[in-house]
Amino acid sequence: MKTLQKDDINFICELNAPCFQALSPDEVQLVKSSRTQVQFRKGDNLTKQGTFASYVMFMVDGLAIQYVESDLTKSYNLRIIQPGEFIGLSSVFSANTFSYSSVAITDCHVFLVEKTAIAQIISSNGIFGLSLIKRYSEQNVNLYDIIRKVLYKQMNGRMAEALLYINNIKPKYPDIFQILTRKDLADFAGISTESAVKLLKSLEKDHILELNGKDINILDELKLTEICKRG
Amino acid sequence: MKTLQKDDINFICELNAPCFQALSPDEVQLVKSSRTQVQFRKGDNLTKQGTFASYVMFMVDGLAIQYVESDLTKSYNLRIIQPGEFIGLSSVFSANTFSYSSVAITDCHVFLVEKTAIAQIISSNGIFGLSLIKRYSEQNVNLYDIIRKVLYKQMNGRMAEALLYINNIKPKYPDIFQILTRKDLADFAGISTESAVKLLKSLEKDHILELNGKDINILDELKLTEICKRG
DNA sequence: TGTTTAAATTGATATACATCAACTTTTTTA
DNA sequence: TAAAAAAGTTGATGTATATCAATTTAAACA
Repeated sequence: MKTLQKDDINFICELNAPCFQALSPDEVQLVKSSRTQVQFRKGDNLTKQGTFASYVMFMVDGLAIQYVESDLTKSYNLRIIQPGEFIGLSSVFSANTFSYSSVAITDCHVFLVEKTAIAQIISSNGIFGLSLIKRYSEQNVNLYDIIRKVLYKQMNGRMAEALLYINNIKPKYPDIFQILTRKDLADFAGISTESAVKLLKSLEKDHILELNGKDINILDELKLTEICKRG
Repeated sequence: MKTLQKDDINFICELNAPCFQALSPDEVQLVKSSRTQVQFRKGDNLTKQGTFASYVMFMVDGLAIQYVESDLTKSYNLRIIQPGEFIGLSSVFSANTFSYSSVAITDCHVFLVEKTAIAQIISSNGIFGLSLIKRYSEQNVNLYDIIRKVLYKQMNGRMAEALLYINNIKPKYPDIFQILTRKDLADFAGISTESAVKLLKSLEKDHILELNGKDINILDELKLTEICKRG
C-alpha cells in the first residue's frame, strides 16, 4: 500500500485546511499535479464576477476581499478571504462563471486547482466530499445571514456589524483597518462612503471607538454589539 | 452482488431526484429505513428559522415558500420549494439550526432523512456527494443573485423579477398566483404590501399584465424582463 | 520636494419607499 | 347566511439614507 511521502506531507501541511487531510497519496498527487501557483499583487483581482470559472482557488497566503458588483459602479463586500480558504467553490459546479469578484488587499499566494481534479477526488473520496460539503454549508449559512443583514438592518446596525467583523480579524492582522479605505468599510456595511464617515465620527463622539488616522480601535465592544443587534 | 429490488426502484423513482440514482442497494435501504414521512397542511411550517435541525427534508409532493425572517414581523421570500427539492440542506452540516423558515402553500408530502444517514452515504458514495455539491453550488449562485437583487435593484425591478419568477412556475402550477396573497408577492419583491399593490395596478395600466382577482397574466414578458434588468 | 491625484470630511438637498389611516372587498367562520 | 376577520386598495405623510457640492487632508508620483 502506498503511503504519503515526506514531500506530500509538507505539501498538505502548507495547505493547512482540514479537508486535504483526508486525501490518499494518489489524490495528493492529483492535486499537486493539477495545481498552478499564482502570485497576486495588492489591488489585483483574483476573480471577476461573470468571468469563466474552470478552477477553484485556494488561498495559501495573503488577504483578499470578496464582493459582489452591480452593473454600475457599486460594490458590496461580503467577507475577507484568509489563508486556508477557497475562492470560487460556490459556483464552480453549477454556473461556470464566478458569481462574485475578489481583490487582493495584500500580496497573495494562491493555488488554482482545476475543477475536474476536484470533482474526480470528490467522486472517489467521500470523506473529502463531506468536508467540502461542510464548507458549502457554512458559506450558505453565512449568505443567509448576509441577506438578513441587508434586508432588515439599517445604517447603524450594519456599520456596527461590519466593524465587529473586521475587528475580529485584527488580532491576527493588526494593520487590517489601515489597509481598508472608508469606501471599503462603507461597502462592508452596504452604505455610502459619506454615511460611513459620519457614522464613524458619531461613534467616536460616543466613545465607542477611537479613530487614529485610518486605524480604528474599538473601545466599547459591548455597546457596538448592542447596536448591531438592535439593527 | 446485490441488485436493486423492484420495491427499491419504485422508491427511487418516487424520489425523482438525480442524486438518488447513484445509490447502491445498501444505501437505498439506509435512506428508506432512516426516513420519516410527514404530511403538512397548507399553512403549516415545514421549518422554522432558528430551530434545531438534525434532519434534511425532501419534498415529494406539494409546494412551499422558503423565507427568512427578521426578529419582528417582517419576512422575505426566497423561493418556492417544488417536488424533488431539499429543504434544510444548506445549514445541516454546519450550524445545527435552520437558517430559514418554510411554509406549505399547498398540502405537502415530505420525507425527513436524518443527517447522520445522509452524511454516511456521502462518506461512502462520492458520486452522491458530488451530486449534492452540485445542489449546494446552485443554491449558492442563487443566494448571490438574491443578494445582488436586494442590494442593487429598486421596487420596479424587484417586482418584475418576482413576477417573472412566479410566472415561470405557472405552466406547471397554473393556479400559483391564486395561492399567493399580495403580501406574499410583496415579500418576494422585498417591498411593502401597499407598494406591491400600487406597482401591480400601474403595470396593469401599462398593459404589461392583467389582474383577474388574484390571478395575474403576464401580457408583455419582454417589457417586464426589461424592467427587471434595468433594476 | 513640489505637484498631481486620490481619499476623507462636512453640510445641504433630494428621493425612494415605508408607514399610516381610512375604506372596500373578499374570505372565513360560527 | 349573517357576522367577523382577513386581504386588498388608495392617497397623504414621514424618514432613512443617498446624492451632490465644496473643502481638507493624505498619498502617490515624477
